[in-house]
Formats: sequence, C-alpha cells, structure tokens
Amino acid sequence: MPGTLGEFETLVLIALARQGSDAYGVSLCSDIADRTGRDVSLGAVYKTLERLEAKGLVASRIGAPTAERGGRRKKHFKIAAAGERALMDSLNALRSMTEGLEATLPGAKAKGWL
Amino acid sequence: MPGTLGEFETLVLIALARQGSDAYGVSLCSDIADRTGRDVSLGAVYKTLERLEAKGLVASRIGAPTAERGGRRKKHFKIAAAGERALMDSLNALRSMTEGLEATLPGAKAKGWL
DNA sequence: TTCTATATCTTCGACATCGTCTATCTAATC
DNA sequence: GATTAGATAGACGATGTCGAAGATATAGAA
Repeated sequence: MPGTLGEFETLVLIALARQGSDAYGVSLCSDIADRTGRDVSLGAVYKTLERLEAKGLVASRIGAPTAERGGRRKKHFKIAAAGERALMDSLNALRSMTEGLEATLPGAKAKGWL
Repeated sequence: MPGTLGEFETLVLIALARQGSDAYGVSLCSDIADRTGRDVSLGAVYKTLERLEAKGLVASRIGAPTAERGGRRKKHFKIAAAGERALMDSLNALRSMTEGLEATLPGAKAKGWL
C-alpha cells in the first residue's frame, strides 16, 4: 500500500524513462497517447507529474527559452532513482502475476495478453 | 478514461484469469500476496471484486458448503468476457509503453524491467 | 439433541490517494 | 498588443485500503 503506483503514474514513469532528460509535459502526453491509443489530457499528465515529484519519484528543471514562435519555457522532467525503483517494483509485480498465465489460460498468448 | 483499470483491479483480474472458476476472495488474496510480495488485505480484494462486478467485468456465484471445519459458504468469482477484454487492453497498453525501453535505457533489461 | 465455541469467509463504512476534466494563467515571439 | 505554446488550479468522481462487524458452517460439550 505505501509506495505503490497508480495505473497512470506507471505510464508516465515509463514515458519518462524512455524519453531522456528533455521530456516535458507535452512530449510525455503525446507519447502516452500515441502508444496506448487513449486520449490523454495535458492536465492529467501535469497533475500526475506534480504528485510524482512530491513523492520524490521525478525531478524537474526549467528549460531555457527556445527560438520558436511563442510559448512559455518548458519544464523538463526526469525520472529519479527512487522513481526507477518504484517503476521496477511495479513492473515486476505485473510480470510475476502474468507469468505462467498462458499455461492456465491457453488463449492468453494468442489473445496478446503477454 | 472510461474503462481504464486501476493498478489493483488489474492484479485482481489477472489472478482471476489464472485461477479457474473456483477462485474466491481468500485464494485471490493470497495469490496476489504471494506473487507480488505485497501484503494485501482481504477487504481490499473484496471491495475491488465488488466494483469489478458492478462494472460487469467479473461474475460471481455462491458455492456449496464444504466439509471443512468452519466457515461461511464461499463466493466464487470468474472473469467475464468484458473483463478479459479490459485486461487485455490494459496489458497491451503496458506492453506498448515498455516496448523498446531497453534501447533508450540500457540498464532496463538488466534491472528486470521487462 | 441443542447449545456454544470457533474457524472461515464476506460485507460495511470511512477516508486517503489517484485520475481526469475544464478553465485559467504565464511567458515567449511577432 | 496579438498570438501561441506550455503550465497551473480547482473540483470531483473513481480507486485503494483498512479495520471492524456480520454471517454461517462444523466440532464438540452439556
């Protein structure tokens, strides 16, 4: 119960792990949307990022202004060591649970469950 | 947003998929606890089962009395078709997100992230 | 037999945390 | 100032979790 990640928190953390330290709200949002096919709202991403940071699982820094049209400076996020640990635990739990699923449920593999 | 499973709901659904139709509160609880190493409370499992059933993702039936010492009759649960679909979607999302993670983060595989 | 004790298993109620949306605010460049 | 990209706020329903209370079966005592 303490330290367990929510579904969306896990997704954000993975996106963060994949994108280097240049990740920021918008890039994370579109990455998740693209890969999962869901339509993710920016607000949801920022709120989650904010909570993740409060828990010390991610760190942020304000980026420099860019040469593009308009826009506020980006806030870059990167996964922290504690975040990597939490993500690892979460994925490991999933892996332990799904391990051997195809044996009990023959259709699992065919259905794309693993 | 509609239809997405929470972290724990996913775990319960997987346990349900693994155990046949004889699954019931206690067996699900200990299965999850054993495999993930977390200490799961029975109440949490039942509440989740209840919500999952309300959403039509699992079905239940009351079992017959057993020849064991004491106890109330078991309530058996089994994953419904809609539940299989939801679980599949959830796992697929995770898979899409983690796919290729080891390329960006070389240590991922070694760390057991996949 | 009937009553109690006891072992299981399930339901309740409350409350913290997470998920999400819509609206609003900032700060860049043109 | 107009416009555009990005970040923050606030609210509220959904989930996660616990601890305690309720129900019901068998075993054994009276």
